[in-house]
Amino acid sequence: MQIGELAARADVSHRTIHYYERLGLLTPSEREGAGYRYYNDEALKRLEKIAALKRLGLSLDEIASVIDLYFEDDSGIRGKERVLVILETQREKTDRQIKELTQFRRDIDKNIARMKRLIAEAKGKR
Amino acid sequence: MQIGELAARADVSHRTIHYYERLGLLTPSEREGAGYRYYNDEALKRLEKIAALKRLGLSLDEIASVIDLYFEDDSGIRGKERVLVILETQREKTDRQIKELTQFRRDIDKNIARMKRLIAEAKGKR
DNA sequence: ATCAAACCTAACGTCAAGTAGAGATTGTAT
DNA sequence: ATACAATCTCTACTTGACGTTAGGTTTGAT
Repeated sequence: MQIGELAARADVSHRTIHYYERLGLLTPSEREGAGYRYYNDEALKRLEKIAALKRLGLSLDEIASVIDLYFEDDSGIRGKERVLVILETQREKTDRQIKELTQFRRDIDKNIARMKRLIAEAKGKR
Repeated sequence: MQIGELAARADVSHRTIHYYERLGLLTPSEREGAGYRYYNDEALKRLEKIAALKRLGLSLDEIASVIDLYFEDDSGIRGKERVLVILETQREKTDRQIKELTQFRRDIDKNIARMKRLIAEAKGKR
């Protein structure tokens, strides 16, 4: 498929795909003759994974440093120790984040309850 | 305390504090004579809360719309219904985020295990 | 053959969240 | 009194993550 279809399927703009390519996040499987980019289904999966990692708060740079883990076959993986360090750092960060989010979630609930109470009171007084 | 001390204690630059002030995120408790900003301990707590909310992925705009919940007394809360909507939206977003993070955490663990296995294998072969 | 749709590169624009610099004023230590 | 550190305002620059515009090929359908 070419860039337009990929963009539509991944729900990103083709400019975003160009941009990701410059950052080394995904490369077309082919650039034949005219220079058109051609992609296979893995590209789509990569884009979906990138979106997922973005939602988790990773920067595109951070994503670039781990994305290949999801797609490279074992034999092709370079610098495994380096990757391991990145992963363990990422795990700590994630744990902290989950903890904070859980607390935040509790705060929200508390505030929702408070708001509802206040609204009810205000209406009662009217 | 003045801006320098506050900045140091909250571990942000004084520029950032100026910037937050422009966004309405915190205001000095005083601007006497020369125009120097003076802050109390609540300002520090506000900055810490802002940092915490930022880590959760809220934008400064979003933070501005909820921060007062943490500091205003009940009587001062404006637009309670509006705030309630914001909070409920935020709760849904948070729930989604927690779910995704938990899955991500599992993926990381899986990848850590894989890396360790590969590293062990590589060392075994040597 | 032609013509619109899809593609290309390259350069400039934008928005959030700051950072940096200039030039002026104020506070404090000697 | 003078230096020098801290602060002030204001403007401009930076970075990340794209979007927009311009001008030029390529391809597919008629």
